[in-house]
Amino acid sequence: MIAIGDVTRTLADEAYSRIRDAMHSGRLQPGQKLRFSELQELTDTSVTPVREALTRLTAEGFTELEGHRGYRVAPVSSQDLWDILRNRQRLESEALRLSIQHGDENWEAQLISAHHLLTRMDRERADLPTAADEQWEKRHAAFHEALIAACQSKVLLGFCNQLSARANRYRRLSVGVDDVPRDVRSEHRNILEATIRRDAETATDLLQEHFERTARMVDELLRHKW
Amino acid sequence: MIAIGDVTRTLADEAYSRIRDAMHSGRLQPGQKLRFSELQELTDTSVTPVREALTRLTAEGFTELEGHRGYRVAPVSSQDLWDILRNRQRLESEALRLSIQHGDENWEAQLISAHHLLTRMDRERADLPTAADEQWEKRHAAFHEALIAACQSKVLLGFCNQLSARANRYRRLSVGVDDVPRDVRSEHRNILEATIRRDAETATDLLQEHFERTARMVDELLRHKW
DNA sequence: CCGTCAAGGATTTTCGAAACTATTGCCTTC
DNA sequence: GAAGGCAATAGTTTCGAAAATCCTTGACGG
Repeated sequence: MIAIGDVTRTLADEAYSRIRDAMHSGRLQPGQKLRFSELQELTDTSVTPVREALTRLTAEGFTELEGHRGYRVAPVSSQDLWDILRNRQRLESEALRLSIQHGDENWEAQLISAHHLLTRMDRERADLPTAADEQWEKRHAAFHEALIAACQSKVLLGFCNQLSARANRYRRLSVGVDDVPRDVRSEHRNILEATIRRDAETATDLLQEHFERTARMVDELLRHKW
Repeated sequence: MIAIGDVTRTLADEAYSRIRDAMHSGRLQPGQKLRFSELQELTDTSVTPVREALTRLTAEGFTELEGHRGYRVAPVSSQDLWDILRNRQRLESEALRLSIQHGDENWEAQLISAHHLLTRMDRERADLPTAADEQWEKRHAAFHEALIAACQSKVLLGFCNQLSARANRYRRLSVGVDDVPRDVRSEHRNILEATIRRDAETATDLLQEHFERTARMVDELLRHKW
């Protein structure tokens, strides 16, 4: 049987993705109470898949649970944002350092490829509808994943994934608020170049700065909105 | 529904604890396939609580899931052990450093208290039945938690908790194999003393060494048994 | 003899209703 | 008018069985 890439998704997986997307897109607001009846409608499933999705989301910090009192979307706060950011800086820096140390040419090639795809979208991004933005998000995530992909630590990768997901949620809450027009493109390019020439010090510094700028931008909005 | 104090535990919580304990105690072996029928019997509940428990356990790395093919206890390996260990060293060292930096007298007091309770059990431990060992495990965990309790980072604490749980699983698989009779008591005392006198460098070094020795011991067994 | 395919059994996944808990609003009592 | 208890309601949690999926077995054809 040739079953490569033929992954069977359960309804629970589907529900998980949909609820997660609804939170990222703002359809479900931070702090909002989540009723099973609504989520069943949103995900077009029954109570069991919704419950499994919420259990997973809670374990990852996207929702909160109070026994017998139901779930709610995890609230946002400046404090939480910076807590996530600092740890992300710590862990992804370490992961990048390890990647630079262990990565082979194959890794380099993958990384350059991911970066190329990202730059291709950067050009068009500004005036495209949100549907294309979705695509940019994917490629952006892929690039950051590719940076640390060679770190050789499953555990570390898992933590980094979780943190970037939570950080991305914050970032997407502040879409459209570009007070400080950054040159994100060159930030990405500089990180890439330092990484390729195996300059771990510079690369990790740039990465941390990259994260910090985003966080400052999001924090700005957060203080106005909440 | 089981009510303890004013905290209401759901059957799913109960199932989670029971399955987790069964894995730690060796009742459920690494790699073993988990059938819902067995777990329903073990936890004395129905399919829904078992499913929720497994979802949580999977998110925490204790079990694994293959869509439509069921769950199994996460296998153990030397590689996984060291992956967990290295990250635990990284994260708990950082957390301890932050704790030493931010902790007040109240934290110190709590820490000393937790250590005292631990030493009280150390004396008797050797010749006590496994029931009392359970108590020692609790106090041991409490001491390590108290060390980093003042680190001011919810995210970091969460990661540390997860890693120590996974590390403890490994350690408990090798109970009874004390080839290298360590003086764990003095290791704990030295860590405590360095921490109290706010000597972060020494404290983190000792902590890392403490973890590493345990890992070496476990690894020894692992290579013989699996 | 080897590989492919289908049927049957075993197991997971999903559903809808029942059981249970928390909250709300009303009524009584002080 | 306020406080406390009681009933009704809204919501979560749990159950047991139906549906869907995977795995095994054995027959068939090349």
